[in-house]
Amino acid sequence: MLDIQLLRSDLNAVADRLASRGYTLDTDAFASLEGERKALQTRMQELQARRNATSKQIGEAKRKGDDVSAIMAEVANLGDELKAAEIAFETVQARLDAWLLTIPNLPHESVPVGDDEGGNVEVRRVGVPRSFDFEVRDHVDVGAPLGLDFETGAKLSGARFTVLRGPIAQLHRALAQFMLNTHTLKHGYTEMYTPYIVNDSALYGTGQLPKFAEDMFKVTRGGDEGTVDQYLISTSEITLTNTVRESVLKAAELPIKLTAHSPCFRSEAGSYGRDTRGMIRQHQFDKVEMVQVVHPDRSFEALEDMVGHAEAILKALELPYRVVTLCTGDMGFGATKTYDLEVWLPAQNTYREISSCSNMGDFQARRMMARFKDEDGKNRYVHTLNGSGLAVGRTLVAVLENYQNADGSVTVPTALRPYLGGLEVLGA
RNA sequence: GGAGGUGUGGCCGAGUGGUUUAAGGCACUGGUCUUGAAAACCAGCGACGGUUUGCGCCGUCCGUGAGUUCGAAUCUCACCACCUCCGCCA
Repeated sequence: MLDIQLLRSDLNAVADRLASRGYTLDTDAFASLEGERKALQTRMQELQARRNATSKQIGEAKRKGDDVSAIMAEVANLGDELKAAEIAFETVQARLDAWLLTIPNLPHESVPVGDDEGGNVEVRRVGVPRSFDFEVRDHVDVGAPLGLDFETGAKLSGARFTVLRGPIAQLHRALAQFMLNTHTLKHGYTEMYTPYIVNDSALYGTGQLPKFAEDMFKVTRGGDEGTVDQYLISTSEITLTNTVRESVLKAAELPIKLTAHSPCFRSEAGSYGRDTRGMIRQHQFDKVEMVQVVHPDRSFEALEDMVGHAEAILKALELPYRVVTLCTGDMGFGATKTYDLEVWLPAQNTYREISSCSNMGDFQARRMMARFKDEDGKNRYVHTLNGSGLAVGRTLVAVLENYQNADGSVTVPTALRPYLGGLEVLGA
C-alpha cells in the first residue's frame, strides 16, 4: 500500500512512477474521492464533537438535579444526523481504502524501465553450461525411471500434480534439507514451521489480496463455512512476513531473518497452455523461503545479501545460472526492486527462473501495520524482503537435467551426498 | 463435541450508564539530590486518523463487529482468541 500522504502531496509524480511499470493511476478519481472524504470527515467529526459536548452538559445538569429537557430537545435530531454523516464518511473511506489496496508499489530508481521481460537486465552469469556428448533428455525422461510419476499425480489430484517415488523423492527431500541447513547455519536465518492455511487478513498484508484471489486455493471447513475466508498459502512468504503484523518491534530486534520449507499452492489460473510438460509449473510445489524484516535504511543492502544467499545454493550445487534485474514492467505487485535467479536447463537450452528476491520496501509493512521504534522513539514502518532459496521442485528439475549421464543415471551433486547416506549416483 | 471462565495501555490491575479527560502500581525517559550509583522525591510517558507553517485543536480506539442510549470500558447480540475440566483424537 502506498502512503496516502504521498498521493495527496505529489499525485502526478506518483502517477509518473507507476506509469513506468505499466499501471495507469486514475488521478481524477483520486482527487474527487479524496475531496469527498475530507468534507465528509470534517462534518462527521464536528457532529461528534457536538454530541460529546452536549452529553457532558446533560450529565452535569442531571447531577445537579437541573431540568434537562431543553438540552435533550436540542439534540433530538443529532443522533440521526450523526449516523447519516458517519455512514457517508465510512462509505467513501472504504472506497478509498479498497482502491489503495489495488495500487502496486513504486519501483526503485535503480530499476531499469521496460514494458515486459524483454526489458530485464542481466547482471551476471555464474558457471558454464556443461557440454553433453550424448543427446540431452529433459527432466521428464530422465526422472521417469527414477520415480518421477505424473500419471499417478494426475490420478490422485488432476493435472499439475506429481508423485515422487523412491530415490527421486529422497533427492527432493535432500535438496530442501540442504537449503535449510545452509540458510540457518551459514546465513543466520531462523528456521520456522508455519501454517499452510491462512486467514484472508494475512493475504491482504502481503498483497495477494484483494487483486490476486484467482491465483489462490480457497478452503472451507467440512460441515460449516467459517466466518473468515481461508486460503492455502501460495508461498511461505505469507506466513513468515505476517509474523510481524500489527507489532511494534524494538530497533535492536532488527534485522529479523526467517526461513521455512513449505509446500506452496497456486491455482495457475491463466497459464493453462504454459509449461504443461514436466514439473516446472505445478499446483503444489515445495519451496524454501527467506524473509527479512529490516530497518528502512538498510533494505537495499539486505536485498543484495539475500540474492547472495540464494546464489550460494546454486553455487554449492554447481548449477550454472544467471542473475537478472527485473525491469519496471516485469516486477511483481509489491516490489520496489527484484532480482531473479535463472538456472540453466540444458533440455530447454535456456535459463529458467528458480528464485526471485524482492525488496518490498514499506509496502507490506503499511498493509500489516508492522513498525519499529526508531532511535528517536518514533514508530516507523519496517521494510520487508522475501526471496526463494530456492524453489525445490525446479531445483530438482535442474539437477536431473544438468547431472544426467548417458546411461540414464544421475550423478548426485557433492553437496547433497551427506543427506543421502553418501550416495553418489541415482539409477545406474 | 460438552460444561464453565477470561479478554482494559509495554506489563500488572481498578473501573457495572454521566467531571473516566481510563485510578493505582511496575517498567521506561528526563530532572533534583549524590564524588558516582542506588534509594527517595518531582515531572513526563499509548496508538491511529483529521486539521494546522507551528504551538495546538478535534475525532476514534478498553478482543472484533453490530445494537440500545442524549451519553457505553460498563447494558444486549454475534463472532474471535485464550484458560480450566470432561469426551474424542495423530
